[in-house]
Amino acid sequence: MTQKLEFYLLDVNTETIDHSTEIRLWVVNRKGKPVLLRHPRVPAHFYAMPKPSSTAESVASSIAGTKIAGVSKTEIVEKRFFGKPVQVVKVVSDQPELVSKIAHAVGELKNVERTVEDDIRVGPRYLIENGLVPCAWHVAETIPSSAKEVAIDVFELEKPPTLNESAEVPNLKMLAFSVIAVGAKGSARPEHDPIAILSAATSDEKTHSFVREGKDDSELLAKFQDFVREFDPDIIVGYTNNRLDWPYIIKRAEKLGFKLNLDRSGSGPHPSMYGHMSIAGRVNLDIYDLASDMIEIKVKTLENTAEFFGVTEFGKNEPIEEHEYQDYWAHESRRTKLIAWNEARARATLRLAELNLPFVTQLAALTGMPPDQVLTAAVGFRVDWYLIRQAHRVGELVPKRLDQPYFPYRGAIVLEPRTGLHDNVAVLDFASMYPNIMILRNLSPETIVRGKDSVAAKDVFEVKETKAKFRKKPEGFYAAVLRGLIEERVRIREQVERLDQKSLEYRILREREKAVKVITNACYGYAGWTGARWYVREVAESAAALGRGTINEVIAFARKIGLTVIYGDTDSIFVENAPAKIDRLLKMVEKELELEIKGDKVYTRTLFTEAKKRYAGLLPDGRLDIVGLEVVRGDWAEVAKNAQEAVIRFVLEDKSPDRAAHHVRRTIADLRAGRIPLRDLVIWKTLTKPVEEYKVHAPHVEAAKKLLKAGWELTSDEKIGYVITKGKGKLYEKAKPLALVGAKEVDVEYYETNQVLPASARILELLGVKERELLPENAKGA
DNA sequence: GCTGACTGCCTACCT
DNA sequence: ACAGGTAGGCAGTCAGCG
Repeated sequence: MTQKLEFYLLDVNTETIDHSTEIRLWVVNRKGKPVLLRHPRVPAHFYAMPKPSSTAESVASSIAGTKIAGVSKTEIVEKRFFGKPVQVVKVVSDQPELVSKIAHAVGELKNVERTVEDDIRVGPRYLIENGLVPCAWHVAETIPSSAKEVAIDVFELEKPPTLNESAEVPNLKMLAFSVIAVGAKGSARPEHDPIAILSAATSDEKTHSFVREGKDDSELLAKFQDFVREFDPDIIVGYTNNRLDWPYIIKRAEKLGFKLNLDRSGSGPHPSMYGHMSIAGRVNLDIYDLASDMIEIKVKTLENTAEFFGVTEFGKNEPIEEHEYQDYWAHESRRTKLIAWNEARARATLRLAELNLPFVTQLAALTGMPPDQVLTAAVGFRVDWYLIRQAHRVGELVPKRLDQPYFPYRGAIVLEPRTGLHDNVAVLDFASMYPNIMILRNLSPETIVRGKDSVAAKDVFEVKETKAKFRKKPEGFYAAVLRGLIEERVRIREQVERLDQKSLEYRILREREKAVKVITNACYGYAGWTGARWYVREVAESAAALGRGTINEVIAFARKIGLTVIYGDTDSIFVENAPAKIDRLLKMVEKELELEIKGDKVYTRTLFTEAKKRYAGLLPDGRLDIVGLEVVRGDWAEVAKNAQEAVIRFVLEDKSPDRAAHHVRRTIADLRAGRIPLRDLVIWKTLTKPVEEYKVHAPHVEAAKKLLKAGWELTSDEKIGYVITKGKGKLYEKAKPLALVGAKEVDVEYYETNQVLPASARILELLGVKERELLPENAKGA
């Protein structure tokens, strides 16, 4: 009487019913229809590890004797803990809500060393133990249920589903939304400012706006809710919806006594893991979380994010800044424009979600985290969950996250650059240096040889500099995981070659490869992160030390064969482009160091300042790479960055400063004449803590204080855009926030002296040009 | 009271 | 809220200065 159901897993949550836990899998079937699968009465469990002086049997009988409330049964199982085989007691409870209490009581028993995995909650555990993967296909035997409390089809499960891989992508319904609320002064506050406009764009290419008409927004909320329920999206997406839009909507609803019913089980969004808002049965994505990972986007507005991804929804609209909302809303004639603007925001958000969904789903599938969580979670937690999955596969117990003391260690080497211009420069990079070192030397938490362990010297690799020793065999956890990841990447690359670049499968595999890369590259840093479950400082420290040794050997070899090294940082070296010598070097690395170094690119000309980590290179196709310099920094005014970029280009193209210097003089003349628009004079800096916690005065902090005074609310890590204005006093006194400044107030002298001149001179001084020669009045030979 | 040398705070960047 | 290495602006302090 059961029926087979193939489904794509979107989310999991749990419901407590009579103290027992029901697992709820929110899925879509092959036809793209949403379905709820309920697996009732799923027990929870954790493990108790006996002290070395005791045994699992003894611990089991202690637990039985103590009669701890909620323990349903115990079982002795074989596991591994940091690679060592251990007999542990699996403690099962039918009342998952009691687990932490039970674990605490068990942890107190005299023969118990520790409890483990009591911090892994039932929902995620259900997925892990049964090999279920978010954003992947599965198959289950299901029993139709007559349950009426949710609007979609419900089935019961008697046993867990199984993975049933398929490259197919379900057709998911997506709804993007954007909220505008207007305050009388500064930011809108949910306590007294109703939502003015709520726009929604749906994957069937429709856009709807809900505009407040009455004195409050209850009707607006009700209509939006009806709209959501009617469209019934699988994915809801916004921009800063986790931290702003949903909390605002929730507070408005509370204020109005309006019970939200937006999810698939009859309630509203609620805060969940890693700061994301959970909407039962739907995936709630926040594109801002995605933008946070894109370091190229300096000021993370929706408009900038859209531009970065080539989303053109804002094309026709003139931009409306948040501080202008109030004005646009207040005037009937302009209100239409504000509505159109908000609709463009919703559509841009939808496009961004569509573009990035393949990456999000692949990252979810790889880490095993639900898609909305994985996007919000920091890299460390993504690695955490990936490792938890891998640990389970090999019977390794999952260590708890502990508060560990922090001891810094020595990191990578950066070479002093050969200052000036160089022609024909090759850049050589190690391929995944840290991961490969960790594999090569088997650096792992369980392969470490501690003082008390006795292992024959020949079976051990010692990192001289850190004095840490690692067993050569068997292969450690990190090494095995990293090898798997690197192999998967190679596999994907091979597969991809045989595919049509326009096919969906190609696209998805590419995104999978990106996800694999993210996790691979984060493992070294993860190992040295005190918050990591598998934190072992010696592993990261030794990887860093071996990395230094590696790059040093490469440099020494280059010297020996007369290959000039111009610069190097961590796992890269810049050398004169002498192919025969480079080839010898690559071969040496492969044979002697057992690592791979690759020729990344060749610059026709490069420019190195005296500082490390700041240089520029001209590629054969005319493109410019600029690294570390003001051009690529978000905290320099556009006018200075533009001038510097032009200078770099002219210098690299001409090998002479003339055109560059002329350009700078013209920029300064424009500045003095007031021909530079205000937006090119804004300096953006992140406010990293509340203004009152700063120990010194700083321009962006003072600007932030002015915003607060004007009634604006600032979120944590907000970028403050400010302009230096005319007047007396300290610089910080002259910094005014963008929202409150007028073009006439600008102190152009500051931009000349402290922005354009130093940024340009930094480059031109390499060619012997002095700062004063860059002033219009000092033009030579005119 | 101003100048210059120096230190510390702070932010953003590189691999 | 993955690691350490690095640059550089500005504030602030203090010595020197008739």
